[in-house]
Amino acid sequence: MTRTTKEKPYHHGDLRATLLAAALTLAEKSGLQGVTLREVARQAGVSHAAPYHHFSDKGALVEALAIMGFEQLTARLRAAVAMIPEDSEARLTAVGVAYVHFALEQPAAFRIMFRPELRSNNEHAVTSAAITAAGQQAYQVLRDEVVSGQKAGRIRSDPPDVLTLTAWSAMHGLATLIIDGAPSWTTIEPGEADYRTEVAARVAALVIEGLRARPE
Amino acid sequence: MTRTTKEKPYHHGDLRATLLAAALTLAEKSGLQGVTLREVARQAGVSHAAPYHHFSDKGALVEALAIMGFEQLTARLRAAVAMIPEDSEARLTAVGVAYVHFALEQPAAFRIMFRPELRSNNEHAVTSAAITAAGQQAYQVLRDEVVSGQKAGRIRSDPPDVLTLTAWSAMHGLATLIIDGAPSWTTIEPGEADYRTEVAARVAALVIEGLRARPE
DNA sequence: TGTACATCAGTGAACGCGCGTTCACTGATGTAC
DNA sequence: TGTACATCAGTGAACGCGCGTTCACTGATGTAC
Repeated sequence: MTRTTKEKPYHHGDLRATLLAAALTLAEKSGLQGVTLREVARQAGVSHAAPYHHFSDKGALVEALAIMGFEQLTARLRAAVAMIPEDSEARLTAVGVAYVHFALEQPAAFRIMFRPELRSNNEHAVTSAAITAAGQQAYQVLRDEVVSGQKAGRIRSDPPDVLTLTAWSAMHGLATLIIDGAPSWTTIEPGEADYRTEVAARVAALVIEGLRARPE
Repeated sequence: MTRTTKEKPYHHGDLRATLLAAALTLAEKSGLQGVTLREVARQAGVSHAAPYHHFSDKGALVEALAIMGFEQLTARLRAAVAMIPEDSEARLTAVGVAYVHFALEQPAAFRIMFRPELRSNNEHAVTSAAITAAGQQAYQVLRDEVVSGQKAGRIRSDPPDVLTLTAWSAMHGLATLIIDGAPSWTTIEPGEADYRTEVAARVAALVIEGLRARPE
């Protein structure tokens, strides 16, 4: 029994989840350097020492965010795959577009996932085994599609990791550049509301063109 | 006359350049959050108030680093182009490889160039017109090659900016992923000393394959 | 050539600030008998 | 069912720290006459 009606088993309920959500909101709103343990606690309406009952230190909280992010990304990529059962190439495109979408919708999470230095307290990059494993799962979704395309004779027979890394790089680069505002260099029209989706689809299509198996 | 033998026109000479160099070294060594005005001054062997005679604030120093970085990148890309006069596709590949090389050799500069939030004191991304202009110049080198390839009938006739952005994204993504250690997901052999150059060349080749004009 | 002055790069003390982390504590929840 | 106790989440004060920036200053260089 207990924890019947409410889902707050103890005192104030799952402060852990509240802290994570607050940290993400904060990162979205005030930038990554705005994410301090004290401010996170403040946003969660709790004293600044409370987080230490849920995370050993600040780095542990950020690491948890990165892992959550990769899990969500993996889910998004898998969902994209699941929606297009038949066409191998269309699935690859969909995965690429979904990747960029995720980054655009959750830029803060995306950045945290790929910035190892955020996890360390003051020193160099630290990527834990848990984060690597979470990232690998997302990578695997794309790689599976590449291999599947190869089996169907649609994708060239180079080493799958090279092909996957190529596609991954393109979509990752595009996402990163958009988030950081670099495409203002181009003369691409930012007119339409989702021109970025449009661009993502075109980039994905062009890259897949390069990965395609050719008759000759 | 004066400033004859030495190049130190005033007191200690060009402290400005010394500060910039110290900041870059510091970023390379201690990460981006290790770059503080006080530490930069310390490394330059000068009091912590001295930098204010050369930069209005910390953000101005970081901005100067970003501009310098883009200028170096542009020079590198142009040098790559200049070394291969004849073959349009080979030139494109060379630019892509040079891009990744630059990022691998100067990861700190590369990061500063593409992280607008580093320039603001505490708030959101700020990209000055000067940085945008510097970035645009580098972009233009790649774009020129794309257009040149189109004129030679080797590159498909899509809008040049879309093609350029595709190629740029792929190389930028690869560089970013390598710098941040993500390719540990793959099973690509990090055996050879310059396997990353090898990978960059293969990725560039695959992407250009997708941009190529096709007979049919 | 020499002196008086202006200019400007660098100094060192001081400011206010928010951070991460620790610590003894309080108070609520759950458990044993 | 009731009481005694253990557990554990959250509190608030305190620590030491390094930061960015300001300020009155010092001292060296360059300039005018």
